[in-house]
Amino acid sequence: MKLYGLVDCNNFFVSCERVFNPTLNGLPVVVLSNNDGCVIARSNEAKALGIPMGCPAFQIKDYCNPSQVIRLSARHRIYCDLSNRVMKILSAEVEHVEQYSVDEAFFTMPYDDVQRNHDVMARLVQKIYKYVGIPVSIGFAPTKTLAKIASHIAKKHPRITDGVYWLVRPEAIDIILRRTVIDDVWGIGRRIAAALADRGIVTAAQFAQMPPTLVRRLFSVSTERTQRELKGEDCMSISPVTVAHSSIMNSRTFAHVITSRHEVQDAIVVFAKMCAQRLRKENAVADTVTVYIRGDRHRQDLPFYSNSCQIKLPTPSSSTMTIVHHALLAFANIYRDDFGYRKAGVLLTGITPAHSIQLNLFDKIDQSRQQQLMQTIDSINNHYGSHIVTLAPDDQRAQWRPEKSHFQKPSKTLRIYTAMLPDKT
DNA sequence: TCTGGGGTCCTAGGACCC
DNA sequence: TCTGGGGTCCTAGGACCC
Repeated sequence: MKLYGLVDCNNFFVSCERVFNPTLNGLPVVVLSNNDGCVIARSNEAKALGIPMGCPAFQIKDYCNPSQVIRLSARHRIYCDLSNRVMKILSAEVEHVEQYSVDEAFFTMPYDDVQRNHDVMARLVQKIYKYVGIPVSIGFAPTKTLAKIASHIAKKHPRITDGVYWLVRPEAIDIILRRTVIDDVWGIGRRIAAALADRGIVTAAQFAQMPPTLVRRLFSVSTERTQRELKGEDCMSISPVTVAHSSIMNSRTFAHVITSRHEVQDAIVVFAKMCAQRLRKENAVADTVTVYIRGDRHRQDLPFYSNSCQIKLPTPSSSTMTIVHHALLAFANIYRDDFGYRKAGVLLTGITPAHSIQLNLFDKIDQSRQQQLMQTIDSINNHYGSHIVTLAPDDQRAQWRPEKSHFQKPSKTLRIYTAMLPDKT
């Protein structure tokens, strides 16, 4: 029998901050999203105070004395780098690793000699902590959905489990499912949980016993798959090869409501540029650009407007000039002067590998020139810093840029560390 | 006063074709 | 003169994830 393993970094963003600032250990710490808007990571101590995930920062006071809680602005570049280090160690130790998110990865393992494997995995947990400083939990089970539950148990009881929990025997699975509330099952969100609760289904075990056809009819094939996985039927395989993205998005909530057309337009240009840059990094092209703008949905005193516009490119492209040009056309289609804007974004879809596109002769000449220009700009920016060469004004202090007031003063360790990051050298 | 960003997958419904 | 249905493709929107 094959088992799925899931490695999950505990309270990942907070753990990353603690790597550089050990004085945060043992304290209630939260990491905040863009504009210091929402809580996106919590230390165990912050969880114990009752602060929920996704809680708006200004509501922290509803749960505890806010002065007890250390608030930090997110530093995603650093989290991404530490994530890579964790994944590298994992990949060296196990086979068929599939990174699922910045802080999680699935892998497979043959089901034999559990005691020996347990020791190997417990040593892996220690190794990751020793070399990267990030505490992780590992769960094993016959399906990915059950492995998720197993890793939660490992995380909850690190002392008893050494950070590794095996959810394999049918009797054990049975007991655990009876103790697992339906909301905690991977793939069951708020809406489905509420619909299930209306029918008196509140535990994973009760959900597993529902007729599959009913689950399918009420929800979707995905939910039925989740149910089958809970019953031990493997419905989601591992895809170790990194699958190309099917969309690339860049969007921001602005620090304030913006009423200037130029300001919003500048933001669109920056988002389009960043999208194009990522596209080239992934050696891909896109055939559709979507732009969306929207007002502030929380302000009752302002008229609300939200719209999007999708434009198909004449030929798939990754050129900043082409993508920015079409993003601006889309923007002009939907922008209205009589509203204020709080959020905007650019989305690229129809993504294919760059080598797969068919061009006519004139496109070929034009594209190859643009490609050379883009390659030159990318290589200069990679070498000297990301804003050395830009194709349009890129005001780093523009009004729309998010505010972050909880940045910690970089410690000496952090300064040395950031200096070591590849694109700063 | 202050409420994130970046993804994936599925479904329903419309357009179009034969 | 009257009358269909099945297949495919695309898109918008909803649900989920971290």
